[in-house]
Amino acid sequence: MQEDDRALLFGVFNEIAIIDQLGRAQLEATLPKGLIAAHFTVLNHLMRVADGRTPVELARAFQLPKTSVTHTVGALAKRGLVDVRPNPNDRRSKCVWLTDAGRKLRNDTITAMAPDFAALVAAIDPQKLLGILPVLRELRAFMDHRRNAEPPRDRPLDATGTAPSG
Amino acid sequence: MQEDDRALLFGVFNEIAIIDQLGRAQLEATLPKGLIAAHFTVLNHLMRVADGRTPVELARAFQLPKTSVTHTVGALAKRGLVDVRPNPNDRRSKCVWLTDAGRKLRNDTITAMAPDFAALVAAIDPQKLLGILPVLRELRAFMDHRRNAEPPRDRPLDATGTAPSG
DNA sequence: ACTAAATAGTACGAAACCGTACTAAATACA
DNA sequence: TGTATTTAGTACGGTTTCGTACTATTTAGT
Repeated sequence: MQEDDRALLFGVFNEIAIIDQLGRAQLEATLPKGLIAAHFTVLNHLMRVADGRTPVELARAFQLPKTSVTHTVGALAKRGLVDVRPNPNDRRSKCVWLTDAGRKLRNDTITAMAPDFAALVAAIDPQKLLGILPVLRELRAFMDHRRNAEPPRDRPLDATGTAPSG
Repeated sequence: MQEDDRALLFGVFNEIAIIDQLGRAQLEATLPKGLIAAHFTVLNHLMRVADGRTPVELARAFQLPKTSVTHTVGALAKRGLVDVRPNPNDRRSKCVWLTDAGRKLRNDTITAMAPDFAALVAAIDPQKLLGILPVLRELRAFMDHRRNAEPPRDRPLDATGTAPSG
């Protein structure tokens, strides 16, 4: 483990943090007032993957505490962008379904961002982006896996600290 | 602008968002209780770049609203990790200086993360990371530049919406 | 079947984050 | 020099985020 590697990793994480920041800002600039990236992320996931996910599934997908997801889903429900219904297979649980309004909002947002995307693709060769994607996936997979295979340290997947035990 | 490109961009931003999430979680797991990534980021920046930055310079560096930085710096000051002193060149302004405790905390944190870093470098060829870094920089630079060159939309650099005017 | 452990979700409170509105100081420019 | 604009920072309030603690249900182990 060289000093160089350390600088490299800091560099990578630093760029990633700022890109995330800028991407979120840009997304939120196109969302209707009152909605933020967290809300869109849920709508988008429900559409890309599938309707009817449970809040815990969402929390796992985004690596967020389930209390945060509850809050976000609640906000979406209050705006009529999703429906939260009981899970027929598990009476503890619920399922989150998109409404027509939710689907429309997601699609409209993507449409509205098209020029941004086009500008980006015009400025940066998509081949380059395509090239980094596998490395990003590998990096994500490693960190994700390591998180689940780690020692005692508190782990925020389940906020109660119950998770590690088994 | 192809459908494929859209999926590609979504993929890239999605991975970036989750890597950021996981990286933050890992960093916070090694920080002393009560300190979060935002705090460390400031300490690290002051040490990597230079002491004596003003809050606004920090806000620009991290692409965050200045009110957020005020809050973060205030917390660091209360813990004695930085000193906030008047800016001799500008009586509106202040400068943020590291204390010995602040420097020590930053260094200790990096030391504590060394095994994590080593594991990452062992699992993922550093050459790959080195390879994506320029693309990440390019992506960041593009988004950053575009943000500053953009139309009317509210821009969260200065939260007052004063910024665009000139 | 019965008990213990794990899991899904919520309530609650604290901290972070950020937009608006303000004050004070510096800068632009006429 | 004098006035208008820009800039640095703060006060304040609302929302997000998240850790802790709790209830209800399911799953595992005997």
